[in-house]
Amino acid sequence: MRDSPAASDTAPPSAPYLAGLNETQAAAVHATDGPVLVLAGAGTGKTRVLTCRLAHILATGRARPWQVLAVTFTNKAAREMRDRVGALLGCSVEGWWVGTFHAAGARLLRSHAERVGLKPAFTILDMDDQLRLLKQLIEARGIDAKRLPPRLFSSVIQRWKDRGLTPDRVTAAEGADAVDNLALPLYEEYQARLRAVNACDFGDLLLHGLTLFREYPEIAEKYQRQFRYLLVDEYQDTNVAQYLWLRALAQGHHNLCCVGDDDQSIYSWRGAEIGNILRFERDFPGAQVIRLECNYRSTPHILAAASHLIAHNQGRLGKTLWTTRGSGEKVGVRAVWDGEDEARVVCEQIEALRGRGHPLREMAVLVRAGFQTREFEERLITVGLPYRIIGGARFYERQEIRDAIAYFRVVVQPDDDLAFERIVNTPKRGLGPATLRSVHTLARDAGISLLAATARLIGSDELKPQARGTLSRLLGDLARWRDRLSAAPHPDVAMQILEESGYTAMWQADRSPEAAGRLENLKELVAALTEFESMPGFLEHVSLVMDNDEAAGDDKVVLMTLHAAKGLEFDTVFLPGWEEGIFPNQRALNEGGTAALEEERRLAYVGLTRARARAFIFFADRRVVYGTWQQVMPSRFIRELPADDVVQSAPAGLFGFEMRRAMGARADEALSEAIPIAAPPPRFAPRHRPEPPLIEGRAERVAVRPAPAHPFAPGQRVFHQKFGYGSVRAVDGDRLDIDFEKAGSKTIIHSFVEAA
DNA sequence: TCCCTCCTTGTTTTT
DNA sequence: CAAGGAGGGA
Repeated sequence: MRDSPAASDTAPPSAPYLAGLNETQAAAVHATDGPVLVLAGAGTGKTRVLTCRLAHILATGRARPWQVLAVTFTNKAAREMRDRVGALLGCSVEGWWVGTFHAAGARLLRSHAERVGLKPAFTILDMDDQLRLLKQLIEARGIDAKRLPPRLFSSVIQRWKDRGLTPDRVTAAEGADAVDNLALPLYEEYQARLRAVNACDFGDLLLHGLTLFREYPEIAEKYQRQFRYLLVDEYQDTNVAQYLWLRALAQGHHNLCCVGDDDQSIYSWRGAEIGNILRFERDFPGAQVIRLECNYRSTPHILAAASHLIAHNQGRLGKTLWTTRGSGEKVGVRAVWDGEDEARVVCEQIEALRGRGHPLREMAVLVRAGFQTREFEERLITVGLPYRIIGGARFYERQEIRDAIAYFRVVVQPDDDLAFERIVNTPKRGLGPATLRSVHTLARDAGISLLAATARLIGSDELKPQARGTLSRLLGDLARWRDRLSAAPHPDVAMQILEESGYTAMWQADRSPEAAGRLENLKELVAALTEFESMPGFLEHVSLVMDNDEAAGDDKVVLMTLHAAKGLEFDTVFLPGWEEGIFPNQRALNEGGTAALEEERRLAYVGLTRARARAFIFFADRRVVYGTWQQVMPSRFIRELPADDVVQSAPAGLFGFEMRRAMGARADEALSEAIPIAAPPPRFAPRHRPEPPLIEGRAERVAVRPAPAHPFAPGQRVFHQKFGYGSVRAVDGDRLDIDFEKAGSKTIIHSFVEAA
C-alpha cells in the first residue's frame, strides 16, 4: 500500500506522539514508505524514532497493528519497544508482532512446522541441550571429543546457520575445510536428530523460516501481504540469515526501515554481518538514508573523545555527532600500578562521587572481559559498596532451573529426549550406565523416543529387577503428573512434580553453600509459573524470553562487560584495563588484520558513549596474567584520544614514563595539564599514603555505618552470599576477618554476612 | 557411586 | 593461578 493522501491527512503534524522530535527524527518518522536506513549515532534518540514511527504508521491508518513487524535483538530491547509503543498509543500491544527476531521466527514457524518436518509443538533447545546432543553424535562417530569438543562443532554449525546455510547449501569445499571435513556430516546428522526429537535450536527458528519461504512461495507471499511495514532495530548486528529473512518479507512493498549504527557493531564473532548495514543502499535500491547526529546524552568532551577515536576505523559510513550540551569534565586517563591499585582508585572515586550526592546506580564499571570484574568485586566488598553484576549465569541457565524445566518438558512432551535424559537419574535413582545404554540402544534401533523405549523395556525382562522397578515408577509418576496438569492449576502441579520426584529433597539434603539459594530459585520458578496461562505457554516463554532482569531500582554500582553495556547510559563510566592484550584483546591482536581491531575500537566507542557526564579510563603498568606478573603496554586506543579532551594523571613513580608511552609524542603537551598524584606502588613499596581522588575536591569520607545489628565474635560461624560459609577470625569495628571454607580468608563488612 | 587427582584451558554472548 | 572436566581408583 502506497502513501495515500487520505491516510496521511488523518495525522496532523501536531499529533501528540510527534511532540519533541527534532527535524531529522521527524523525517525518519515520516518517511514511512520504501526502504529507509536510519543511521542513529549513540544517544541520538533511536528508540524514540522507532516507537514514534510505529505509532505514526498505526495512527495514520497505514496499517493495522498485526500488519507491522518490528524486530530487535534482545528481550530487553523488545520489552522497551513494547512498553514505549504501548505508552505512546495508550493501548496494549498484546499479540502484536513486536519482539525479537527469534520470537517472531518461532511464531511464524509454529504455523507451518509440518512444512519443514516438525510438529507444531516443537521444543526450542538452548545451548546446553545443543551441546549434549552434539556430544552424543560426536561420540557415536568415534571422534575424540577431547580433541574436538562439541563447542567447536557447535560454533561452526551456528556460523553456517547464521549465514542461512542448510547442510545441503554448504559447499563441498567449505565442508572439507571445516574441522577435518567432520563438521558438515555432523551438521547433517544433527539436523536429522533435531527433527527426530521434534526440536529446533535458535538458529533454526530463522533458518527453517528461510527454507519455508524458499520452498513455499505462497507462504512467503502471504506474509509479504500481511506485513505492510517492517521495522528493524540494531541492524548493524543482523546476520546474513536475518538479512535474507527480512528481504524475503520485504519483497514487493519494500517498506523496510532499518535503524542502526555501524560504529556500534560489536557482535561479528557471533555471526553479525556489518556488511548488511554498509551495503543497505545497494541491497535496497532507492533507499533513503537518514542520519541522526544530534546527541542528547554526552558532554562535548566525551563525544569528542569517542568520535576522534572511532575516526581511526576505515570501514564505516561516517557520521558527525554534535551536541547542544554545555562543556563538562574532560575524559580522565589514569595510570595505575596494577589491577589491585586500579580497583582501589576506582572505588575511591566512586566513594567520592557518592559523597557528593551521586547515586551509585549512575556509576558503571565497564570491562572488556568478565574475569576483570573479580578484582573490583573484592574491593567493593572490602569497602562496603553495594554492587550489581550484569551478565553471568542467567536465571534459566542455572542447574536447578534447567532440571526443573526438564521435568516440566517431559511431562508436556514425552518425546523430549534431551529433557528425559536430564531427569532420568536426577535425583540419583541408582540407574547405572548399563541400563541407560540399553534404553538408548532400543530407542535408536526402533526409532522411538527414549521414554517410549523405556516403556517397552519395562514390559520385557531385559532389565535388572531394580532398574525395572525404578523406571516403572518414574514413568508412572510422569503419566500421573501429565494427567494432573489437565485437571489442577499448573503451578500446583509444578510444585508437586518437584516434591514427588525427590528433586526438592535432593537440594534440601545438600550441605553445600549454594543449596539454599537453589531452593529459593526453585520457589521463584514456581511463582513465575502463575503468570502464564498454561505449562506449554510457560515453556515457550522460558526458551525464548526469560532473562534475568534484576531489579534495577536498587542503588548499586553496576559492573558489566562492554558488550552488555550497549544501549545503556550512566552519568559516570569507569573503563579499566585499557592495555594491549586486554583491550584490544589478545585475540584481536593475533589476527593481525584490521577487522578484529576495528571491532575492538567500536567496543571502546560504545564504552565511552555510555557516559553522560564523566568517563575515566585506566591502564596498569603491570598485571597478573594467568597467575604470573606481566609488564603491560597501554592500549593503542589511549593514543588515539584527542589530547584536548583528555586529562591525565598517574602516581608519582609512573608519571612521566607511562604517560609518554600511552600518549606518544603528544604526551609532553598533555602532561602540562595533567595532575601528578603521589602514590607508592602497593606491592613493591612498604609505605602507603592515602591518595586524593582524581576527581577535583577531596573525597568526603562517607559516614561510618551504624553499629552492627548482629554482634559478631571470633570463632563464630557465618555465611556470605558469594563466599559461602566461614568462621570469624577477628573483629575490627564493622570489619570482620573471616576464614571461608571455600574462598580463603577475607576482610568483609559485617552487613554482608549473616550468622550461620 | 563418589571422590580425588590430573590435565587443559583460559573473550565478548543473545536467542 | 584457578576452574572445570575427565578418568581412575576405592
